[in-house]
Amino acid sequence: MVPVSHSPAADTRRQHVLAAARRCFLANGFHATSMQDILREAQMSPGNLYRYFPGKDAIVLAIVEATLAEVTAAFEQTLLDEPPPLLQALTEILRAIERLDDHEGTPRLAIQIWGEALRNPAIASLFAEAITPVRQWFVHLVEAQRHHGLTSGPVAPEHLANVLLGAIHGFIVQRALLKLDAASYAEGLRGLLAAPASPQNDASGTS
Amino acid sequence: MVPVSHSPAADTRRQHVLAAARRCFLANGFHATSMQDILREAQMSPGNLYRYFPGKDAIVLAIVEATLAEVTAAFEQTLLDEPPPLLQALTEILRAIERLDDHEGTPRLAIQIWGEALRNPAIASLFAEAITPVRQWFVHLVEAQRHHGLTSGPVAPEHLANVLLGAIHGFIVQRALLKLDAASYAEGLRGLLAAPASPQNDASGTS
DNA sequence: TTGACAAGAATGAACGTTCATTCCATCCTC
DNA sequence: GAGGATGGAATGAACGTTCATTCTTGTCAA
Repeated sequence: MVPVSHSPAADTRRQHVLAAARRCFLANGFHATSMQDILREAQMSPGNLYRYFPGKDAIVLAIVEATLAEVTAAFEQTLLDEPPPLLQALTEILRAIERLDDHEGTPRLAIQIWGEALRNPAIASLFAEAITPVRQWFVHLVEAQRHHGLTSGPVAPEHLANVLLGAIHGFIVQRALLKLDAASYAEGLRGLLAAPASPQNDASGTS
Repeated sequence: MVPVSHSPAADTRRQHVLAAARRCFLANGFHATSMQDILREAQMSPGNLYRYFPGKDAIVLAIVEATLAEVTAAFEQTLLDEPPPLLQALTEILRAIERLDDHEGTPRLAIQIWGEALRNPAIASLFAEAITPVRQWFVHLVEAQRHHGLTSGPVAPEHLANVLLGAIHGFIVQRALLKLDAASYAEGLRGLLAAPASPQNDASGTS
């Protein structure tokens, strides 16, 4: 076996392979994609590709890591600064996911990762590690919102954060499989978060 | 090819195969499970199994149909009669999912189905068909809740229903991959549904 | 009760294909 | 002309599937 090269040019080459593999995985999933599919998509010979990756598993793992990082980045971008109002933050996340789904397909890849994590402990760990900071951001978001007026009563912010994160996961599923759009999902979230206890406050209406 | 038999004994035999296949798919996914895996699990010879199923695809399809039916049934059982209060209904669904996850593994199979639906139009159709009545039940649930005091303002029940369904999907993911329990998720839902209105909950943010 | 016979059930070796991977001759570039 | 980069044939294992054959069971005439 030829040891994997580490030059800067080799990195470019690796990225080329990963881009091709990503397209294949997106179209056919991890296991239904063959090396030959990737080779064809990357327009490479097998001997050449194996100079840059030790095997298929390494490619899958690299794609998983990159995808998780992409999704995390999408959250990070929205939540990094001073936390915005809860609904606004969620809406922006939904929009970011919709954009990713349309242009890069990342959320669909995420669904495949969930499935793979069920049988591959290494990927399950990666997923768990990737989601931990996101969860924490959601907790902060909820806590900040509490200061802005939302009081969730005796319910711990962690529990609320899990449900909100779950709602995002649910949007990924419904976006990918049922073509749901971010705007209507955000509308539903608005209804949930703004659910008035009494009908007196429709002064907080929308644009 | 030997035509598939239709006697009652054959049906028993088919169920035996499906039970074995289900265990394999649960452990390794659809594509990483080989026919030999299923044959070993079912303790059958290949020639014998092919008397009952025309091929692997047929087995996968049968498992998908059965799994979707199982999940739908779990919802149906909770929502069939007079709709209970929203939070109570959702809590019961979460509990049902947790039970299925512990004993049958159905929700984990559902995640695999999502991934497969991304690349197999036939399975995507099955999923869409299966979820349509569930969605409708959620709409009814929201509408009934409105009569019980929750008024979601100008937000259409359909949008709320999508988010609630999404929250359930999100629980399936977090249950399967992060061992989240139904009780704490229900607690989060309670906090969400009971949250009093806040003037900050206005989605006017832009990207 | 027995033996001949039919038919469904089950077997497992074998098939052609495709899989991931390796090996090596050849090409380019410095 | 040396050495990294590349192409492509070749490898053996594993894949889904098939098929000739054997086993099992039930029937019925003698």
